[in-house]
Amino acid sequence: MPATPGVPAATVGRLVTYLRLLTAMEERGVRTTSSDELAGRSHVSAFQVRKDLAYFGRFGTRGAGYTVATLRRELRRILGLTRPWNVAIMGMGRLGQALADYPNFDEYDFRLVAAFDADPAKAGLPAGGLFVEGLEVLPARATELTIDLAFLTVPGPAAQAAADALVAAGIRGILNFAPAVLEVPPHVHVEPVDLMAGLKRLSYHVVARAEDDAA
Amino acid sequence: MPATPGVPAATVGRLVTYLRLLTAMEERGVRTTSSDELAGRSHVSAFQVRKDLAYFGRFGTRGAGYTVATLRRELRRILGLTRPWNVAIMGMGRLGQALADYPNFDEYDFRLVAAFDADPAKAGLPAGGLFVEGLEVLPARATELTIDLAFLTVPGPAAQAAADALVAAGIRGILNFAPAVLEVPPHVHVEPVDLMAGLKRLSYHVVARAEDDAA
DNA sequence: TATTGTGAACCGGTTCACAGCG
DNA sequence: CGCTGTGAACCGGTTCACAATA
Repeated sequence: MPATPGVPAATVGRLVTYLRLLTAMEERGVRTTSSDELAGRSHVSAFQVRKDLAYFGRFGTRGAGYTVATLRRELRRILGLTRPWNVAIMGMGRLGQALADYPNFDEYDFRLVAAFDADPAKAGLPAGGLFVEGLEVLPARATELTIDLAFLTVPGPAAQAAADALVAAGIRGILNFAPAVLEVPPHVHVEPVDLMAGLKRLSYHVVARAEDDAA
Repeated sequence: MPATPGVPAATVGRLVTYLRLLTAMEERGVRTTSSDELAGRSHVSAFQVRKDLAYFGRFGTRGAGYTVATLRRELRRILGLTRPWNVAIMGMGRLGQALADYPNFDEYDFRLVAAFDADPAKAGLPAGGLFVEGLEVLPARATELTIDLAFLTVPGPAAQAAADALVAAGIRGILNFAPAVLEVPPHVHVEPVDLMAGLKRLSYHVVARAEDDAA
């Protein structure tokens, strides 16, 4: 079993893209593909595709390319998507509610198993087939349900305290929607998904390109 | 006026973080700060902070640090956040609806000015103070309202066609929530914000760390 | 003295050329 | 012959040491 040391974070992001393409190909009944085709649809070079895959093994046939079903299965395994993941939502504001109702979690066995909010007034409210629970039951529920991951959807100023509670409860990965840089121990991974930050990066790039055009 | 050539994308992302910290400091009444303090709160090195800023000019005082208000103003200018941005939502499913109701757009003058959906049945429905409109009026409304940016919140298979329509209507930046790599002309910038992709990256990293711990 | 600003060294990820192999 | 797999070159971003200066 490869220990996969030193894989660039950018490679992991591209693997997710390749997997999406392979899934679409399989649905369309496509049997085989090539680094060239994956590259074209991902907007990267074929070198890059092959190098990304080479971090984890050899999955193709020289002269022939890749079998869609095989490569897809391997990428699922590499990305950890062959096992179920129990996910909780922390913070049931608008965004938390929207995520609770999001229909696509069951894709690859992500299971929404709990929803928490610090506000006692929200306890008991329905949320995507579940009921909102108070923070005080998080530790017990995390153990009972074996919660693996959490969506952090609390306001920025509350984010660090909420993250601390999740870490104390044994969560190992946080998808962070809050506008904050979280402090977590090394065994916990944080993946930022910051809407307003994305909007501000967009603002910069649009202005920069307009200036390029002018020049 | 600096043409700001060759600024790394990662730098732009960090500038957004610095700006957020400076805004919080200003609200707390803090007058001055240092590259060291910004670095600590952003989880980067002080070298990195100074290098990031150096792409755009010299904003500090040697021996004393940075004036919070001044640096904040400069970062807003650099990021293009001193002018208003007119934003439209394309795709009024659950996510589009949630975004329309999102309360924080007015921060830095992002103005939600229109909401579109390809489904005629959705036309006229309320959406965050607006009413959903059909795709056929997009070109006219884009000109009339001078729409700058768009949130793309349609299903993956519909994303490219929707992006094409936005580009044809003159939009210059797309915040892409759809699981798809978009094909756009060079004067249009796409910033991906892919929820499920973030979740899959998280899956990989959590598995990888568990293996590290085992080893 | 304290902290910024920056040219140079360093390093890691991307690119490449080509070897390996169906 | 075609396409994958990979060691080596390259390049861009990060790190660093130190010069500049309030």
